[in-house]
Amino acid sequence: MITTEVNGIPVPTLRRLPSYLQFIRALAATGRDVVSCTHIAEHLRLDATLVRKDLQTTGIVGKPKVGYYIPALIEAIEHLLGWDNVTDAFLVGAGNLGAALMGYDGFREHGLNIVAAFDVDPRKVGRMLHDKQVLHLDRFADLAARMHIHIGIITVPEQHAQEVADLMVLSGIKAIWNFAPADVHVPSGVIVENVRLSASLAVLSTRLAATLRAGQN
Amino acid sequence: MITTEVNGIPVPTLRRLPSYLQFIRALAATGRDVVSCTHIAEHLRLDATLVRKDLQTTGIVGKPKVGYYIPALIEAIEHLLGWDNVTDAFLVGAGNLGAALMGYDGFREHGLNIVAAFDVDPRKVGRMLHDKQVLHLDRFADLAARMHIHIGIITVPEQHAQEVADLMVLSGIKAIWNFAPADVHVPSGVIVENVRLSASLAVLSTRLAATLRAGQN
DNA sequence: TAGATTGTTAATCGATTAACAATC
DNA sequence: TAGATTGTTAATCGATTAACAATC
Repeated sequence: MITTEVNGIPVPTLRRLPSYLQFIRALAATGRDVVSCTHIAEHLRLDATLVRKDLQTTGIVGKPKVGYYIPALIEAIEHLLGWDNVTDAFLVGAGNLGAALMGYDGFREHGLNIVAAFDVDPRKVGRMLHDKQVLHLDRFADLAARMHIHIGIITVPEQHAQEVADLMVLSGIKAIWNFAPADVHVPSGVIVENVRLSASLAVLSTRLAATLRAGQN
Repeated sequence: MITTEVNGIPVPTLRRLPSYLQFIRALAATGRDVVSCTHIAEHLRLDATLVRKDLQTTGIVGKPKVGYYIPALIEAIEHLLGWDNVTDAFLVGAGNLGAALMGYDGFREHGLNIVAAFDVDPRKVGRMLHDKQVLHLDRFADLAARMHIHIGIITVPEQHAQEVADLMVLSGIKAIWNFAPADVHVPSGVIVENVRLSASLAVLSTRLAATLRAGQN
């Protein structure tokens, strides 16, 4: 029921690749042109064999004793993730969270370009958000179809998340990045990626409780 | 190297518990007082046995043919996650993302209360953010110690994440929830939970590419 | 009672780690 | 050359799923 592989790449691998990419991009910026698994693994506190296996999914081969050629590695990871082409996206919910995502330039380096924000609040519609217009939600379907938008980002309050998701599906959106603290349901064929902050917080809270308890002994 | 269990609870279980909690809280609000694993599993599209095993970690026992008593289940999950007590937290970075987190009331139901925001930008310091003051970062260490704050939330740009983390560690913070798109390093004994949006986006991008490719055939 | 659901043990599956030959 | 690192296969580990008796 849960997809464990995408395109033959295990999901855990897929989730680690951006960390590798970030690190080797930083290395590239310092002028280095080769890197070993050992080096990456140390920085990210992972097992070197795990890194090697992950990198193998990109098809890149390294040189024994030397490592991997950084420019080729960057290109291969970007290509595997589809980040070598920037895809346009629409965002719904022009609140603080929406504004934060609109204002983050780094997404361009992750293949994502948020081209417009939508809202129903008349105080927000018509304003500019980080050089992008805030449009009324009524215009979503028409514009999404005309501009061939495939990615929708949900940053509305919990109670409106499902209706926004429904609108996105009707408008031909193929992938939804959901930041609302509610699971949204969509027909099969449409992808949903839920950003579950509560899952992250659960790990944090429980770890903290465990260390505080240990500290008192 | 990676912790797979916290307090004897596997991390994957820990990450699913908030979803269960959200669902059964919603059921409780409709007046229901029992729920079966089958019912939870269907809603969240998980295997019923998996849900049963996860719920067993809370220590709650169900009744065959009936299910679990909802109020006891809610209490047990909240207790396990430490969400039955609200913990105060400080946030650093009063930008849009910081404002979004400050304004989200739902954290109170997740055991988290952000009591103040800090920044170095003179245009932000002194202002109010969702009824909480924005203070100068210089005051972080002193106030954290005096108020016995254990949780720090980082919502500053990438390039300042590590220095903020260092300050938090020096100030006695025991757990850092890091929203900056950069891994921060801390001494052992301090917990870091990184919210890696790029990991989530990697899964979304790759799935989308796979379905678009499939659609063209 | 009959049947749905729990609790529990065993089987499977997949991800991570260990071992080691090949090689630059 | 010697030693570090790759690529690859095998072993381990842990998480999920299947099977099934107990029970309300």
